[in-house]
Amino acid sequence: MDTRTDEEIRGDLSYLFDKASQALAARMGAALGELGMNVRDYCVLAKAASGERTQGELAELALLDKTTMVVTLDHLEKAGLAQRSPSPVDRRVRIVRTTEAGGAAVAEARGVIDGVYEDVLGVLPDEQRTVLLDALLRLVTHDGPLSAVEPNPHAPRRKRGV
Amino acid sequence: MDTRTDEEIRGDLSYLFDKASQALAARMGAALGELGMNVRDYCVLAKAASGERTQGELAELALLDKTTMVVTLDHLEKAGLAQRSPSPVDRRVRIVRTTEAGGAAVAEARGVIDGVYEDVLGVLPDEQRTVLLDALLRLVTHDGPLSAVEPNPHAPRRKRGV
DNA sequence: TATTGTTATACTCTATAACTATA
DNA sequence: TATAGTTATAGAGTATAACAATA
Repeated sequence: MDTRTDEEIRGDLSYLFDKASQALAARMGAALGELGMNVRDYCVLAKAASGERTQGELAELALLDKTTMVVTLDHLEKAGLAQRSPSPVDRRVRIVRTTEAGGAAVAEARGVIDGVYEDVLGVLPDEQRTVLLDALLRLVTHDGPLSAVEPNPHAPRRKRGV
Repeated sequence: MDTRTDEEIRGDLSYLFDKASQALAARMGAALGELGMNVRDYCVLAKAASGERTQGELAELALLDKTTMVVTLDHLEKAGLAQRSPSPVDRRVRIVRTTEAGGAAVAEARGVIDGVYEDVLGVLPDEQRTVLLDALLRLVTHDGPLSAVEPNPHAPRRKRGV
């Protein structure tokens, strides 16, 4: 494992964020996995449940490539959580709707997710918890130092500028 | 982009951690890229610089698969930053040493990394900054709620239990 | 027989390109 | 000609399996 002292780890901001992100993703994945979903499925399904969207609109909302959206919806459809139906006004377009089971799954998943967040943040005293979230928000939003997705020329191939 | 309000984003812990982790990784990658390194190269090189290790020991320290270590060291050797030499006591084993250029690169990279961290955390008031790091450390280390790497049965294939 | 490091290869994820059907 | 969605495929990353040299 990690043989470093707390002092050393405290100075390794990359590690702190990576570990927090990965461990939380693992917990989320495990929790949603119980419901037969992964995190991406949930993101898409929750957005689909919030109103009628086309596949393309959903892809844009969820910051997914349209080909990734195809795979995701194939999965959600096979699981009986969502349905695609042709738009009556433009026969190229597919409208995505959540099924009854899908709507229930979103609600259930939201409960599970809130439980995980509470579980994680619950170990912090109230004030520390507030400051943590304030600080993260400050770093990550607007013109914070971690807001920009500056494309790095050496980085692996990912989705182009969103 | 993200059309959500700050309020909504504040409630999305996964997003906050993922974004922080990814954006910081992008900044780190860009900064280290200037020096011809990626983050993994730096991690391995820094550990190699801290003492003589075999390839296997380095892999364990850096939590990398031994086959990934081969690729990493191939790169570092080609860049003239590290060297492999056979151990005099066990001819199966390769000792990894940093070259003079490699040692300098580690020192330079450390400066660059400290600069990035300072740049990021510098936007926070001193006390908020302290609380943020304390809270992250609490979550991520020891028996914190984000310390465990519980293998998730639905997760994609990654390195086995480390 | 077990272990270190290497090579070959398979698997996952996600994007680009080509295609179908509409507009 | 342009667009929504699909399919086929390629690229990047990282793992497992087979292997060579050595213990």
